[in-house]
Amino acid sequence: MDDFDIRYTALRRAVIENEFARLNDMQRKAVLKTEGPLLLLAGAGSGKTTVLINRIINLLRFGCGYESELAPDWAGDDELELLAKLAADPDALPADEVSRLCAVDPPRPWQIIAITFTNKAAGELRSRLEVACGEAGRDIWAHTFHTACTRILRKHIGRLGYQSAFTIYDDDDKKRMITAILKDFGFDERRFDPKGVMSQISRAKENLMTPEDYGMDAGDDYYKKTVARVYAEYDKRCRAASALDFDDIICKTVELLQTCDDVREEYQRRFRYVLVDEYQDTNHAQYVLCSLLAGGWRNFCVVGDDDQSIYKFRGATIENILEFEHQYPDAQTIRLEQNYRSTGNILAAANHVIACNRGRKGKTLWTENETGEKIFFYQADNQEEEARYIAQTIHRQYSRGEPLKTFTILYRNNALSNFLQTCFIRSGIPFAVVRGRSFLDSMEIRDMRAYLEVIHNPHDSVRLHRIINAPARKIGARTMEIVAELAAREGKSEFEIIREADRYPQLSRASAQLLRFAAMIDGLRDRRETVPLAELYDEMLKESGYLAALEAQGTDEARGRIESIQELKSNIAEYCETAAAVGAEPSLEGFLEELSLISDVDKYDENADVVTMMTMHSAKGLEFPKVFICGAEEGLFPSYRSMESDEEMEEERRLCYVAMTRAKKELYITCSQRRMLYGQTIYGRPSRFIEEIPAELIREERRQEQLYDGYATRTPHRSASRGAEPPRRDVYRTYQAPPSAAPDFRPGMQVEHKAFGRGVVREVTPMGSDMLLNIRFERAGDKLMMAKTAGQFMKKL
DNA sequence: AGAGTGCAGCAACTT
DNA sequence: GCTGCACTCT
Repeated sequence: MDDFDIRYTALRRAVIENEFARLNDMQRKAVLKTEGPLLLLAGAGSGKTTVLINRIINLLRFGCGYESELAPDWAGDDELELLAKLAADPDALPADEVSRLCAVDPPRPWQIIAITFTNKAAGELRSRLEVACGEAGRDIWAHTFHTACTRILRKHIGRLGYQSAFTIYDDDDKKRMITAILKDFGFDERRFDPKGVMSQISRAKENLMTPEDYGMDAGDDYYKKTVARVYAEYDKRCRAASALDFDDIICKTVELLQTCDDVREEYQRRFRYVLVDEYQDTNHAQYVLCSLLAGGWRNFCVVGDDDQSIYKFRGATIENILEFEHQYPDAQTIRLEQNYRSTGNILAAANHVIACNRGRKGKTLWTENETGEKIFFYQADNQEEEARYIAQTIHRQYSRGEPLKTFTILYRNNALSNFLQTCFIRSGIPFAVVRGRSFLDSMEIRDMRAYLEVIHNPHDSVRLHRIINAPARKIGARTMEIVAELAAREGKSEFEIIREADRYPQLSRASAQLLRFAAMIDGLRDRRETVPLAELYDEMLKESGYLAALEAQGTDEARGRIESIQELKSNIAEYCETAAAVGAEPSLEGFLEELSLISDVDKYDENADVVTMMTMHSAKGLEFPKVFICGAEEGLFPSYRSMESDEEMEEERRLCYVAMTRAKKELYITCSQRRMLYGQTIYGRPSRFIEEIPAELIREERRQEQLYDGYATRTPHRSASRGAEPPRRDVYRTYQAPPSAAPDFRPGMQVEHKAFGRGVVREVTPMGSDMLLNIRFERAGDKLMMAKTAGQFMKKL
């Protein structure tokens, strides 16, 4: 290394560091450390995504050479001079000139793979990369584990003996199949609960255990031996149906890469840089997968936070992150501990809570942000009052000009969103519930998907069973039993038997119906490549008789189902548009794949001005200005299921930490003494997590005595715990009802609501100084709401 | 054999 | 509150 090299590399480093001057020291270090294994311990709100994106930008612009000690061959004194100029003044030359001078062997975009857990995270990464890198951004593989693996499998699954037109089974499909197997084997359903068996099989797959492995492991344990048999049969039937479940998507990819040397080498050569987000949530199979993908170049960057590991129940092992340094002794570890998201108080409270956990890698977040408000805590008498407190707090701030999208309500489980929704509908505050996949899980949408799946892959017997008699076609359980027997005996799929039903005397009774069904599906199949997807869908609705059957019912419920079915068509249109936008051919297969891999969280729209409600799990990776954590009671949060083991309690605490650190400006925690859940009243103490927050960081809110929405509690409450204290001049005490902005509602009046759309006022009932309105909305159905509050979200037409 | 009806049991987090 | 299941009717 001569003097020129030393000067060149030093100047080059200075220039590149200048390019990332906006980052803090640790962030910059993480961006510039491109080669070799890197463990990035990134606390909540520490700018992790920014680092990931800048890391990729750095790779594409400047390549791997930051650590290089040698100047490239083409560099001469002219370049040195230019670099010196640049080092002194970063704006001296245009960006592409800077890249030209500093780039040392940059990767091609397709050599980079960034893996995330949720579609939302992947989508965000992709769109930010496209903004930053333009066209090149599109060629980077920024996907979820499942999408990336599906892409690999579509190409190579033939090597494992599957057809490439495979189908993805979700938990419901899986459960149906396992229930059927248990029944066929004659096992007592009480003893072998399908759900338990399911999770056993999942666990096995997550640990890359085949049915044989599981059987060996079972020893003399009758339960486990039985599960092993069911697992083997399940695997057999999935193969016959050409179906993969969620766990298979990962572990079949691992199997593929492990057994086919050429395929593994292809990807190992290809992926020069492998980045994995949320590494603390990976399970064993995902860990092996990552190791395989990164095994060629070993430029393996994992990002995670042991304190935010909340998917242990799904098989995630925090060990993956804790062991990273042992697995790669040459790994560098960088901690990002400065939080840019939350106020000092919120962060301090969260730090205190998480500090109660043992077995942490240990890090303490700090922030330069302002101290901010204390944590608001409110203990309600019952859940209606709790909901009302939340609604009123939001409404009060809304009347002062705060947009509704500022607020997000988080809860431990979806059941809690019910009473919140009731309250918000009543007060007319627009809201959106982000739920796992409520729309996609409704019966009619499942049926529609099943039709499309069978058109795509007729061997898919689980979906076939679902639709064969929906609508009723006089093909009952007995007939399908015979079909299944014949299929097993002849080594064919059930659909193939149905297609030739007239050849089997056992089926004579139903053969005409079966043949008609097969002809309908085959007819649609023939057109699936030629007819546009949306049209194919329409023809399917018509030819299957599904739509007609619903129309014939004529009930409100049926009308709602028809709406959902039509709604799915907008999903199809949307899919076709996005596919076209990236230059891909829209296909039935592609659409189905998208359906099976998406969830509602992906559709969370941060721009709509509504209050958002979601589970704490869904909130991971998101941030909101003002957050309510509700239902903070022992038994609910932490859940009673987690009380038995320390490990599970620690996971609950991490969940609490995740929830708290979502808040940027204000954090409210509420609980209720009484709660109706699953039809029973339960009494709960405030969550232990609240006690773990130092008292001086908490501001306890009073019970409200003045209510303005017509739903006043019968008796004014006096909080027993604070009886002796002098009454504080609290916002709630002085809070007056907002001036009545409500127009004078009358029955028959046409209105338009911000969230529910157009409707007609059907009934007006005076209640105190307010009015209860009964409005029939065109799309949203009948709603009850109070005029004063709802009026602000509604206008007369 | 299939369709319709009444009743019991159940209810987390996510891809 | 909803779903799956057993039972009865056609």
